[in-house]
Amino acid sequence: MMQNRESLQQKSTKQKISDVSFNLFSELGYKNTSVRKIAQEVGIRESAIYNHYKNKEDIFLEIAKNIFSTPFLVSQEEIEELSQRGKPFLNKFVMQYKMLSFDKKSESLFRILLIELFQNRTLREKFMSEFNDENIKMLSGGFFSMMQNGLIRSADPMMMSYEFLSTLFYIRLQTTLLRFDKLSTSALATQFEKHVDFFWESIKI
Amino acid sequence: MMQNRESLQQKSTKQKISDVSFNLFSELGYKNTSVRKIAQEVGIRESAIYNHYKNKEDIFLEIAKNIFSTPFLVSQEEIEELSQRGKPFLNKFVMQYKMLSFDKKSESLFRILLIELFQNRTLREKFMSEFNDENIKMLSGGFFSMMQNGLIRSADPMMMSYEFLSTLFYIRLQTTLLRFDKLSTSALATQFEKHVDFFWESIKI
DNA sequence: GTCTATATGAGGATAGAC
DNA sequence: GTCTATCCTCATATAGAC
Repeated sequence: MMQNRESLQQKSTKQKISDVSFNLFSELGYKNTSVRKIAQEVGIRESAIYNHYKNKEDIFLEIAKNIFSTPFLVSQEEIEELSQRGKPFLNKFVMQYKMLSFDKKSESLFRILLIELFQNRTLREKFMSEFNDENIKMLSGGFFSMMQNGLIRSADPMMMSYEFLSTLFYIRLQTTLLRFDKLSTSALATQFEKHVDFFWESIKI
Repeated sequence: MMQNRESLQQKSTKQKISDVSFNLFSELGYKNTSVRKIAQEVGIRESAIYNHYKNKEDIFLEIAKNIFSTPFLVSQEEIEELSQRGKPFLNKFVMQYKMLSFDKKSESLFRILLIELFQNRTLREKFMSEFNDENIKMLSGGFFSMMQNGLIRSADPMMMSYEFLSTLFYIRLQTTLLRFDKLSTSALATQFEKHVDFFWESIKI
């Protein structure tokens, strides 16, 4: 609401700093983004930055918080419902994943994650838990249910989820790399769908 | 001065610089590795570095060359032979991949690759071609042959290779992350083998 | 080949006037 | 809140003596 008022006229300086920093961090990384550059793009002096943020890291941390705020959730009921129909469960999951991969903001956050992955232990831990473990957990529920219902062959649901997820990650990584260089991703555009088809063919009974 | 006495077990200064830089780059990345740090660890002054390398980038480029010198090749004959037996082809490929993932030097090079991936366009291009395309090509040959021989179900060999490779990459990435923090990789240790089993189960006729 | 000394600049951050 | 002015540190790199 108060964002609304601001967007009508002007973003607050703090918001400008945040937005500009977000773009710079996602293109250059933390170390290569100087406070000078940020100030310059915002159109203020460096010292003015410090009226809004304690220091450079403060800006980064605020932005980094968004990396793992995954609006990527399927309710337990939905998992149950979809997995009883089999393939639609996979489709639903992958379509959400694909949306993230091509969403501009998510893409930039993903880039920040990758760029800073080896510079920041917290980022690594969260990557492991939220990008991997949580998705595995959610998928496992679906696969388990499908096995119970005799829709797919028997196997370790976690293992199956891992196999399913790893390819999604790889497609996303390649997509991100290509788009970073403004190259065409048309060769990858249908890869998500192909993955579902191939995988379903691999597990269905 | 005492070079004669020490030369038996002492590396040349240039080699020392290269080795030290290699370790620093793979832990901190290019930007966070200063010429000062390198000199300090080698045990000389910064200025002495420049007697051996034109500049910092020169050191990096020499090291980066090794990232894609994959000693990871199977001859055409071997592909033919192994793919006629089916699963052994996958096993062979994966065991080589696994070796790379756990080899100390390859691991460091892989880390340099990941850290610098978004800072260096050449690295991205080579990643796409040599990490992806070349492996896909090699795998495709094997899968195609297996299809011809009626060992596996029919599908696009490139697509199948992509599915197979993506999981390997993901395991390798996770392994690298865990080892960077000196965490246990035991949960991942058998993941490569499990992947072969799962995948073979998915495609065999 | 290595040292000391130094040039030159980038980068993060603060003090105090307005 | 923003500006000018300034500080300090770190970093890459070169010159010239030994």
